Amino acid sequence: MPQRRPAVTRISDAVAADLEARILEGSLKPGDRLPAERELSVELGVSRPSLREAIQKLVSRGMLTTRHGGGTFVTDRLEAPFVDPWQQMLDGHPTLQADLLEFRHMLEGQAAFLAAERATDADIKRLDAAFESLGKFYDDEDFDHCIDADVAFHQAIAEAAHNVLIGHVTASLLRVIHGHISRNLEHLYARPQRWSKLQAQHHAVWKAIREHKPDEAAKAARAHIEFVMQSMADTAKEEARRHIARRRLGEAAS
Amino acid sequence: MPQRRPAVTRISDAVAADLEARILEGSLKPGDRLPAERELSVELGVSRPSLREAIQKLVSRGMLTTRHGGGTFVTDRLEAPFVDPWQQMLDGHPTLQADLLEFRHMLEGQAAFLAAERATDADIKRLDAAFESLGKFYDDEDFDHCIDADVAFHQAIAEAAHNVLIGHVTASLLRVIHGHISRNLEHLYARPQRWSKLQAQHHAVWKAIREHKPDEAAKAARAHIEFVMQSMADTAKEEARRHIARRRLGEAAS
DNA sequence: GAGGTCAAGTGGTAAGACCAATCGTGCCGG
DNA sequence: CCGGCACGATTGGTCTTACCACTTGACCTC
Repeated sequence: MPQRRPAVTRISDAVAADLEARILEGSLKPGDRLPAERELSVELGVSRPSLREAIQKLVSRGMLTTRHGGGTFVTDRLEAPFVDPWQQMLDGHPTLQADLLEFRHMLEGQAAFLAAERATDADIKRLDAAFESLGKFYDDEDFDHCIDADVAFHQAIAEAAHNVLIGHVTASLLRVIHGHISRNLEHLYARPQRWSKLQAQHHAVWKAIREHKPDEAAKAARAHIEFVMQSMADTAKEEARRHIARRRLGEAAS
Repeated sequence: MPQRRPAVTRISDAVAADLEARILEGSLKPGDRLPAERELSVELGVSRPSLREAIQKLVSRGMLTTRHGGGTFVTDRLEAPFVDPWQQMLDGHPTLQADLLEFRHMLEGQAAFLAAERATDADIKRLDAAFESLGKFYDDEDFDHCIDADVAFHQAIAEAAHNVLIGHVTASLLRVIHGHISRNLEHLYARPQRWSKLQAQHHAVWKAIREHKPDEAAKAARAHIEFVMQSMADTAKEEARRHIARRRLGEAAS
C-alpha cells in the first residue's frame, strides 16, 4: 500500500479534525464563539501553540474567523467546504489576474481559430444553444445562470477546436475563474452598455466560427479578452481613486 | 462597511502570502525543499511559531507538505489539476501526440514571444546555461541528460515569460512528455543531420530572446515545433511502411 | 566492502511571558 | 437620571526558550 498516512501523530491535525467534527456535528453552530484559547487548550489537553496551529488551519479553510481581542467564531457560511488553491491565489494575488487573462488571450484565440476550421454541425449546434441561452438568461436578469452560460459558451468553442489539451485546459481555467467571476460580476455585468459590447463580441466570435473564418474568429476572441482586460484595468483604476478619496476623507476627519 | 479587512496585521498571514508568492513566482518550485524553520524564521524576521502557523495554513491548502525530521516541501498539486485528466491518455493513444504538438505550437510560441519581451539578466543567464549544457551532453552522447537539458531549456523560456500560468502549464506538459521523448528519442536524435537542424532551431530561439526580438522568437519557436511535427509524421509514415512490409512478409510466409 | 550505530539536523510540541485589540463596567460629568 | 469616557479584565497575537521524535548520512566496526 503506497498511501500510508494513518499513523501521522500530528496533534494540530487531530485537534483540527476534532473542531471540524464539532462544527459539522452541530455542537458548534455558525456564529458561535469558541472558548478562549487558553481555556480550550487545557480542555483538549494540548498546548496553546498546537491549538493555535489547528485553528489557523481551519481559518485558512474558511471555517473559522478570529478577531483580535474579541474571540474565535464559527463562520456562518459553511457552504464553501472546498476551496481551490488556484482560486484562493487569484483573490490574494491580483497580479495573477493579468497572467490569467494573458493566458486566455492566447488559449481562446487559438481555440476560436481551430474551431472555425474544424467545427462540425454538432459543434455549431451546441454553440448556437449556448449563445442563445446566454442572451436569454441576461434578459431574465438571472445572472447566476448567465455566468454558467458564458462559461458553457467558451467551453463549447474550446471543444469545437477538437484538441483534447485545449479542451481540458480551458475547462480547468474556466472552473477556476467561475467563482471569481461570480463575486466580481458587477464589474462586467452592471452597466448595460458594457454588456451589449460583450454580447457583440460573443456574437462576432460565434459568427466567424459558424462561417468557418479562422482568422476572424481568432481576432474576435482576442478582442474579447482584450476588452475584458481593459475593463478590469478601468475598474481597478476607479477603485484606486475611490480608495484614495476615502483615505483623504479619513485624514480630514481625524 | 461590508469589507473592512485592510488593517488586519497578522504576521502569519503575511508570511503565508509571501511563501505563496514565492511558489507562484517560481523561486520555489514544486518538489523543492524549504529552508529549515529556524533558518527561515530569522530570514523573514519572524518567530518560529508565527512561521509555523503560516506553514500550517499552506499545508491545509495542499500547497506544502511536511515530513517530520525530513523537511518541508512544495507540493506539485498546483499542476495536478491540469495534468490529471490526460496523464495516462498520452501513452495509450498516440493520436494525442498531434494535439499535444499543436498545443505546444501555441504555448511555446507565446512563451518565446513574452520571454523576448520580458527576460531579465537572470533569465538570460539560466537560458545560456541550459543551451550550453544541451550541446555538451549531445557531444558526450549522453542522451538521457540531453533530454533533461532540452526540457530545462524549454522550461527556462517558459519561466522567462514571467507568466505564472505559462510556467506551470509548460512544466506540466514537459513532465508528461519527458518519458515519451525518452522512448522515441531515436526518431529525433539518431540522425546527425536532424540533430543539427534541431540545435540550429534552438539557437535561433535563444538568439531572438537574447536580442529581445519577440516576433522572431515566436516564429523560431513555432518553426521548431513544426519541424518536430514533420519529423514525427515522417517517422510514422516510415513505420507504417515497415509495418505493412512486415505484414506482407508474414502473409507470404503463411 | 557491507553492515550497523550514532550524532547532527529537522519538524513537532510544550510552557511562559508580554503585547495589542476588544469589550464590559463603573465612574464622572452633564 | 442619563450619557459619554476611561479604565481594566479578557482575548487573540507574538516571541522566547526548551525539549522531544524522527530522518538522514557519515563514520566506525566487523
